[in-house]
Amino acid sequence: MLQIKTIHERTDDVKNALKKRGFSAEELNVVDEVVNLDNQRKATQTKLDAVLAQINSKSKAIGGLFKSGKVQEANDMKKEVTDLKSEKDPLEDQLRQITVDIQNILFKLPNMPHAKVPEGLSEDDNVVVKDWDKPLPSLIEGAKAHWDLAELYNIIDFELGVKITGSGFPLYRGKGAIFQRALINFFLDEAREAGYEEIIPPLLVNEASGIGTGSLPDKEAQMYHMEKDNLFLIPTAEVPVTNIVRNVILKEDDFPIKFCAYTPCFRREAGAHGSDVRGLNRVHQFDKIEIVQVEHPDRSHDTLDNMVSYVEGLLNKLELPYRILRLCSGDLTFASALTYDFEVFSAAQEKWLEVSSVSNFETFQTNRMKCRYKDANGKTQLAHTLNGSALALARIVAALLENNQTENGINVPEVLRPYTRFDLID
RNA sequence: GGAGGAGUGGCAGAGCUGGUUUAAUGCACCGGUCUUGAAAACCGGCGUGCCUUCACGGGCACCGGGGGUUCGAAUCCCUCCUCCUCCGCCA
Repeated sequence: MLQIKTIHERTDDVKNALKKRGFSAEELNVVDEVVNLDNQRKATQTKLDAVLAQINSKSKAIGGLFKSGKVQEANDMKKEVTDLKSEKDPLEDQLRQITVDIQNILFKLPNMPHAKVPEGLSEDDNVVVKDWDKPLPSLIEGAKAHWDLAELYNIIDFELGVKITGSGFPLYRGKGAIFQRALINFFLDEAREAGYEEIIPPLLVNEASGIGTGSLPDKEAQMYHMEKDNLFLIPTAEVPVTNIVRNVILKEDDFPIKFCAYTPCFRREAGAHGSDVRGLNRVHQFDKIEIVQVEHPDRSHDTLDNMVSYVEGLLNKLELPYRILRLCSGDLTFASALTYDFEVFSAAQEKWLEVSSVSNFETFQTNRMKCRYKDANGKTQLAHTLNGSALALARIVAALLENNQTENGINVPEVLRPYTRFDLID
């Protein structure tokens, strides 16, 4: 959430940022609207505070009058306060309404893109900042896509998933299940070595947590909602893990805070039917290891670069061909200021699959969740949050299965063998 | 799920028969005096957000969340949440 102060002080910057996001001239009017509302809020509060101050002092005086037995004077003053209350109530209602109106607008404004974010409308305008410069893997004759390999080796059963739950809920079995577990442990061990504290968070979160990361309101469509308990199944570990610092005031030397977490992720993917949904390409439940950092604003962009390098290291160890994209303004997610996407080449499908997204949210999330720190002058400032997938399993599995297939079976990457305790899926 | 008790500033802990409490006091923390230095002692500071002021400062709100009663609520009422104790059920 953008700070109202920022909108006041840098109105033109905010407008330009939103324009970059694709806001039309007409849509940009909300910026002036919210500034106006905030001015109204200030004026209303000034009036209200003055009335309240009178009520407070008179009420206190009434107490003194009663004590000294001046009942008549006390009763007279009571009437005065009653009159003041008729001024107070409408002002209170007004202030409440204005506050809600401001909040509703702020909730709908996306983050301001960082200067590095390229202008663009869709994913076609994303910039490849690091391309794969080695040859792409050449596959055996009659190479299969992962959904066919899954069936051939009986490692992932999509139909059983459909039977038990519905489409998009794959069932892993045998070496397929073990392979998943190996990847999870590998990623967690790597993260630990990189200094991330491992977290096992709740998989259901409340409304406040959803709002904190920007998953709520309005984006309920992406989350499974337990209406009876008003809880949401997490779409990513980012939600519960980042909310660890909700309503926390940190010390400057607490930075950087580094968490990692493995969780299943649940996404409704409403309206995402059609292309690219076969097999593991797009599912409702998948496993992911997430890394999260809470950083000092001065260092967060260096940290973002470090996180990108970290993810790159993982892909190198798995020997997967990848490329890194800097998302353009049109493809940037709602809460992000700057995002790098990692894509892995799926040889049998002959397409690039998104397997990781590493973002700096700057103060967008911390403003929502009130995560602050005390600076050298003792002033409270908003911290920065970052996160990245390190990594998301389903598509990594798809790429590994396809790229490593041989006539005899599927080769397990070297780094995973200590975890799988087998070298070949056959 | 049932019954009872409780949620106060970083922590501990008063206040809770509604009105000089502007939330006492202690610990912790920060600054100062003293000291060669440190400890102790003493003095001062010590929450968050908002409004207002060039500034000094002034004002408002917050005692788990929300709502209500009242001239006035940490204190009374309603509701939700959380924790503790006991009972029941259960991996």
